[in-house]
Amino acid sequence: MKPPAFGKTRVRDAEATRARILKAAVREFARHGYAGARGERIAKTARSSERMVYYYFANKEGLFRAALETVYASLRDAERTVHLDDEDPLAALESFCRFVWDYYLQHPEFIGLVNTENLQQARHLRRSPRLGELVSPVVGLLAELLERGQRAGAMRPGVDPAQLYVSIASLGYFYLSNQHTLSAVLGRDLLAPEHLQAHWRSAADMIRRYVAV
Amino acid sequence: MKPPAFGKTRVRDAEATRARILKAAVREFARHGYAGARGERIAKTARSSERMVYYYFANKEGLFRAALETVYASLRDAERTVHLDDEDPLAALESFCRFVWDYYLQHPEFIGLVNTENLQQARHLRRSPRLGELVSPVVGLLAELLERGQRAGAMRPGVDPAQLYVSIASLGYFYLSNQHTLSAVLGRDLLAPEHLQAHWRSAADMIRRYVAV
Amino acid sequence: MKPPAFGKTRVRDAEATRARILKAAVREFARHGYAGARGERIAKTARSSERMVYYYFANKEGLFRAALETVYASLRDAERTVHLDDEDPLAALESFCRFVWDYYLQHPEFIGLVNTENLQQARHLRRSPRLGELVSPVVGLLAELLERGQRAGAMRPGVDPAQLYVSIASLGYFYLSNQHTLSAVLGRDLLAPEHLQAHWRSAADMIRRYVAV
Amino acid sequence: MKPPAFGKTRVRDAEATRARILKAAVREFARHGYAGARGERIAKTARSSERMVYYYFANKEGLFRAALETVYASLRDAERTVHLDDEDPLAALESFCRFVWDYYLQHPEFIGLVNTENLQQARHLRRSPRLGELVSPVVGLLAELLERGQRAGAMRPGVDPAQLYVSIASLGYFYLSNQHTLSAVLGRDLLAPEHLQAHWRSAADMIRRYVAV
DNA sequence: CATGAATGAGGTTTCATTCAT
DNA sequence: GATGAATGAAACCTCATTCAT
Repeated sequence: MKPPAFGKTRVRDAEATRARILKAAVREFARHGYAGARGERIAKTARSSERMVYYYFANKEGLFRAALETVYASLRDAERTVHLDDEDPLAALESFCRFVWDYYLQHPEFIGLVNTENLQQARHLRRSPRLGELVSPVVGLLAELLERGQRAGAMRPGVDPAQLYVSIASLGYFYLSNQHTLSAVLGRDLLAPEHLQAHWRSAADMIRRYVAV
Repeated sequence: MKPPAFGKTRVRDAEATRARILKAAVREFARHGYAGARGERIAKTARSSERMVYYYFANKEGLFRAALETVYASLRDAERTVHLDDEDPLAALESFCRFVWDYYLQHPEFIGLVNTENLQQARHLRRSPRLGELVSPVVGLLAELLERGQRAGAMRPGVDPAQLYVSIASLGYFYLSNQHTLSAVLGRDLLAPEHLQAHWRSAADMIRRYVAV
Repeated sequence: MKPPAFGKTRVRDAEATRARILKAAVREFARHGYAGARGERIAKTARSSERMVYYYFANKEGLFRAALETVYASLRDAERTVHLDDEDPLAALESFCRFVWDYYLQHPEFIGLVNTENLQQARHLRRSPRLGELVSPVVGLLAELLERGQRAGAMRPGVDPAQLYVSIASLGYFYLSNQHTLSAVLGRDLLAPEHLQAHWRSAADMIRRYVAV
Repeated sequence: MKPPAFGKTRVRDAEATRARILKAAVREFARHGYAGARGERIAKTARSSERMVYYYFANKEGLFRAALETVYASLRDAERTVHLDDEDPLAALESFCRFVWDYYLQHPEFIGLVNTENLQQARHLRRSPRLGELVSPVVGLLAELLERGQRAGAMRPGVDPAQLYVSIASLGYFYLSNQHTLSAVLGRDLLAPEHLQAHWRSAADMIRRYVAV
């Protein structure tokens, strides 16, 4: 785990500990909510001590803030890799949908933390101006895509890019965030590959039909 | 069930007290999550005592279970009033969307509790077979509607009613459940009437386009 | 269960309820100690309500007092049936030992309650003058027996009857009262018939050798 | 085990605090039984806080377990000092009786805790295999003593050492454990020196007569 | 950089008991 | 005579946090 010991090796150890704690915190907050998260569990998961948590993050609040920033930063980094320009517009839109939904699927801790933050009325997010830049780039890309699709005669005018982004998010996020109650109520395991596939397909279809001419 | 009320009737105190506690619990759990909910706050809101909470509901777990059942029962009762047969199919579909979204809008505690239950992986719901009957009636109605719409030449075939239901729910639930983070990120107040209206309109439009021929 | 309904029948019901509660209380206090005894459990065992417990016995203290008096009264009643005069003195002594030990064996609740009372430094017993008459009769009988045995040349002089009584009690009571820790420590089940028999036999032997010439 | 004490050594506070709590717990459980024991009282007696009790012993159960182990360990340590070989056999037996009875007399908390453990059917003891070694050494010593006494022509054959040990324990334990009810019933203070002496003397006599030829 | 010991405040739950009819 | 509803007080226990090295 540790890099070979030459020069300022110990410095990296400190950051590694901090990183392990942060990762454990993301997981813990996502799984148990803010009040349900336990410092002890975080320390243990991080193979560190509760004392270290306070050493690096001052208090629970600070730890949560850091955890929230982490998951948003990860999303932002992922979104920076999105490119929608070199394809047929409708195909580009569909691949964007898949990107968003795959991201949710592979980052359940994002959903957990965002739900927790919403329970708290986005208390932290509202105060964190750095996070304001979050969605804008992607909404911008969608706007360009819509325009390009229109010019190509493949998409209709009048679609609001922000609204489209929220709709795409809705169809993926809700399905995963509420998978447990929905599974119970519908009597099927929503994460089973066949159901997941079916949902992705019809959701993509819905988005396509919404913007297509 | 209740004895006839005569004189200075205090007879119904028991049920009234229980009901006040339950209502307060729904609100508290919805606002603060399971772990964050405080017995003291519930007691105070219910103008009762913490002791009474345990008298009627045994423990926090029991109280949560009761609260969850309450909100699901309310939804079920509301859904029982839905009728989709006496209208033009597409109009009926739209009015169903409005019903669902209005319900979410007017019952934020439903969203709060359901999110909390999902955080716990639907632990309670899975064990409560009474709640299994929940969505089915509405999904059935949607199936009938789709068939009718098809026969009338207004709707296309091949739409899965359960999937349609989940999509309708997604578009309303996510918008409200995540209103705080979205508002922060998009830089607008999503609950402002104009934005809400715009969202409802485009979401209904999306649903309509999805099923229309 | 109820006597045939003629005349003042309900009166008996009341006493029957009281009796059931008392019996349940004896059992509960014996098993769980004073502080560990639960009104709820007593009520349930007695097929009555907690409210009735207070109705008949005022409070926990009163209930314990009544329970303690009950078990001592039962012992007293049993001891009243003891007769040591129509036998060979040493045989009479042995049969007295068996009486005492059988009583303990068949009334574990006596041991439980007496231990509990001792934990409380005999708080109740000391204030209950009615119970003073308890052992005296039996000690008196033992005194007579010793005298008779002496006259018959079968027993030695100089044995204090009270002390003899305490010794007989010790050998039976301790074995049963401490059966669980002793069983654990000695690695055998002290209540198994063979061990019980062996203990009774050697204890009786010890008593016999103590008084024999 | 402990780090060297230098300067204003507070280093050993941990163990000292733990020890004070444990001592207070032994006393409290012995006096009030398991359910009657109060955390607050233990904390105060230990000049510590209730919080510390949980810090060191996790919960009431853990504290009781530790307390029980403590008193058994003390008895074991005391029993390790017993030597029965350098004396006239009958005198050695008598001095062993005195050792046992003195121990009970000087350790009332042993009796209190053991009674409490028996009320719980030796729940803890049964699971604690470490305590299995408890009596064996002493029973072994008694066996040797009996053999030696036999060879010397002072003791009769056929006495079971374990049974002898239990009898010796009985005569001392019961007298002290039940001193309060016995005092009330017999109308004398059993702890008064003259009565205690008389009991010790006649009990020792009983044991002697039991094994002597 | 790291850690073991300590703790105030408050959370959930239980218990014996009383109120009001 | 009997009962359902209600409750104050205190019990056990947990949590986030700080002290002292």
